Amino acid sequence: MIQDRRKEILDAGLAILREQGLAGLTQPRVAARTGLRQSHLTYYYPTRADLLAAVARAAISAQQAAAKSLGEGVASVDQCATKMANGVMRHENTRVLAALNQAADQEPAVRAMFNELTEGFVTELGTLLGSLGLPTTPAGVDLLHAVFVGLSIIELATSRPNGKERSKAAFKLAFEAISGEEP
Amino acid sequence: MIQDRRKEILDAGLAILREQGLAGLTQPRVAARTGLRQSHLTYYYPTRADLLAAVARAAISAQQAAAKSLGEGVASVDQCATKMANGVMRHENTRVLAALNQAADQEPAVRAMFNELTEGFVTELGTLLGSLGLPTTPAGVDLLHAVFVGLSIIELATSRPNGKERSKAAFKLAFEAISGEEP
DNA sequence: GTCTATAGATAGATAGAC
DNA sequence: GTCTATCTATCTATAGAC
Repeated sequence: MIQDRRKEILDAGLAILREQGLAGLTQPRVAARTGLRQSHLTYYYPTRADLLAAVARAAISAQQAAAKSLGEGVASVDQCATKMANGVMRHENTRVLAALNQAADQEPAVRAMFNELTEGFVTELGTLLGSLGLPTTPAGVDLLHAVFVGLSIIELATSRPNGKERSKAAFKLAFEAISGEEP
Repeated sequence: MIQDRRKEILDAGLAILREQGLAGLTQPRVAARTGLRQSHLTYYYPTRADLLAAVARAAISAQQAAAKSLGEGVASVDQCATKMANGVMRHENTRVLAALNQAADQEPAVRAMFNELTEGFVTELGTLLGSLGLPTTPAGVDLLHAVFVGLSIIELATSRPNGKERSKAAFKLAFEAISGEEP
């Protein structure tokens, strides 16, 4: 396949984003991981911005796919809180999202993609609330979204003990607030 | 004063952190902003890690001072939600916190400082809840903390319209959940 | 179309002058 | 103690070989 090389490059870029964050995404490192020369990499992606945009696109697609499975098989609020707390503890995933967030702060092209991802996640949270039998309001969805993002970031930076349990308790509290809302 | 030069360097570093984030904090840029040669900067801070640690220390002190004034003159939940939503919209402040967070993910020394900052902020949120007449529980404080961090990050990356209003609504919902808790 | 040698730009660290 | 010239490493981009 003629596109295999490009796929290899993007896979290498994603792995680096997971392990080292945005600062690690340099042409030499991606090239080394793919077994290419740096000057060869620039044939496929002429500038660093091109490479970043392509890797960001791939990363966001992967995140969107993962978001789709958020609401699968959730029966109770407690179970859902557990599932979301598990998501918070996936530090490598948080590192990718933090890298995208950072890139979005600088590159308008990445910002547009990031906004798209955010909208999709918010939509997914809305359907999740619906399947739990909870009212779906903009404020409720925003709250859940913010709690997820906030806890993920806090856990990544602090690595405090009982992170998972604390996260679950915070989620349950958020769900309580949402359940009391007018639909 | 003999320490003036060091203070100038840290001020320059802080300004760069505000405007460009962690990636912008390089020896040449900090030196240029201070009017020094890069090789002179290394006299005061021999390695980049030394510079980063010192700037992080200064940034965290400033954040701690700002956190102290969080609970000042808050009478109602609505007013408090407004105040916190305003905090969320201070993107330059968020950029500094994001930079510290990032640095904490890599440098253990910064991580320790960041944990200290987090603990202080959590304590401050606890007293804030108390002065609002709301019950103070670990889960409630964690929830409020996570919402603040999450909204700040989301707003920085997306710059969505009505960000302030949406944030305020999310905060009010969080406060409602907390007010229903057993102390 | 695919790939490489090489140049150019930027960051970080060290030895040594004053 | 204060400051600089200089070296090394790393990253990015381009011209050109096959």
